[in-house]
Amino acid sequence: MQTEEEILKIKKVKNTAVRTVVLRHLLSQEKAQSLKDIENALAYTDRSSIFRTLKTFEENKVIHSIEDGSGMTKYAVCAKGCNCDPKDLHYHFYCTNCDKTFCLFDVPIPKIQLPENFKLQQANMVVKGLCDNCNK
Amino acid sequence: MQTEEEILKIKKVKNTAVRTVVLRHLLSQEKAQSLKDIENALAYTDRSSIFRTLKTFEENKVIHSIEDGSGMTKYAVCAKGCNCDPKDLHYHFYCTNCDKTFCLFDVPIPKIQLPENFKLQQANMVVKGLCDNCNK
DNA sequence: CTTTTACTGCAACTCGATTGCAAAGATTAC
DNA sequence: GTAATCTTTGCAATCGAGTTGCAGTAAAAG
Ligand SMILES: [Mn+2]
Ligand SMILES: [Mn+2]
Ligand SMILES: [Zn+2]
Ligand SMILES: [Zn+2]
Repeated sequence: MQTEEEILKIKKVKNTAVRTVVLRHLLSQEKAQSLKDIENALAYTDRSSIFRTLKTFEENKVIHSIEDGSGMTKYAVCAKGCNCDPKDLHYHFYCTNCDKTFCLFDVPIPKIQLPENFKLQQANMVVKGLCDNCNK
Repeated sequence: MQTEEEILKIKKVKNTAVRTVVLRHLLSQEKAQSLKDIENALAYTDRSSIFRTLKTFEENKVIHSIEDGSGMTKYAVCAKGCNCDPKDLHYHFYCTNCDKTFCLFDVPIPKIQLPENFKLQQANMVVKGLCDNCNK
């Protein structure tokens, strides 16, 4: 696992106090985090600073965002080597019972055969159901 | 193509003036519509009435909703025979140039192999890129 | 016809997201 | 070094999609 400093250096994002704690928090969580999740976890950091940090991270492919239908955008750290292009696509799983959203890096995504002349750029693939913990 | 009245009858949703015009509008559009799209198209129908109509339609599987990441939930009429369960899953395509979102009923969705003990209930699969019209 | 239930329109409100602005901090120019 | 410049941060205000309470109207039941 890389440290926050290493990741920011690789992605050419200047390191600051806020950026470090936001990235550290994201790295420490197994489930994708909303702005509010982060705000609650980092009690003394302003929401708009976190918000702008997340935008910066997303632009520079430090993290990616997930629209899981809960009404709050979630964020997760990109896998090592991820460039956020179609080859890095993966499913996200949203548990309808415990509200956790996470990246399914290990489930292969089949090649999507788009109609003639369509161009694939990105995708937001959210699979919903019960996670192993809730399906008992 | 079925008429609004036929669809509502099959789905056991009582027909009203608002419901008819909302469903007629959805049927007339090739792209999925947001609440605002519908509000703009139906100048004399109140937003909250349209909103509640959409909720009723969704509960009764007349339509399904799509979170395409644009910030506004989009709605599209279900295909004939659709029960909105996993077997009726299909991709949605969001064109990043013209902002249209539509159902890709003809692109098969491969079986998703979830991790051990996960249960699939639903999914929101949005593929983003350029539509044939914009990819020139 | 009367009672009950469902639908509609309007206004108010919620809440996640976003922005303007000034202060603080970091970087570059001299 | 200091001054000028650019970037980041915190705070408050704002935006806008979504949602709700409520009273009036329409439809269904008795
Ligand atoms: Mn992910
Ligand atoms: Mn669809
Ligand atoms: Zn769960
Ligand atoms: Zn297009």
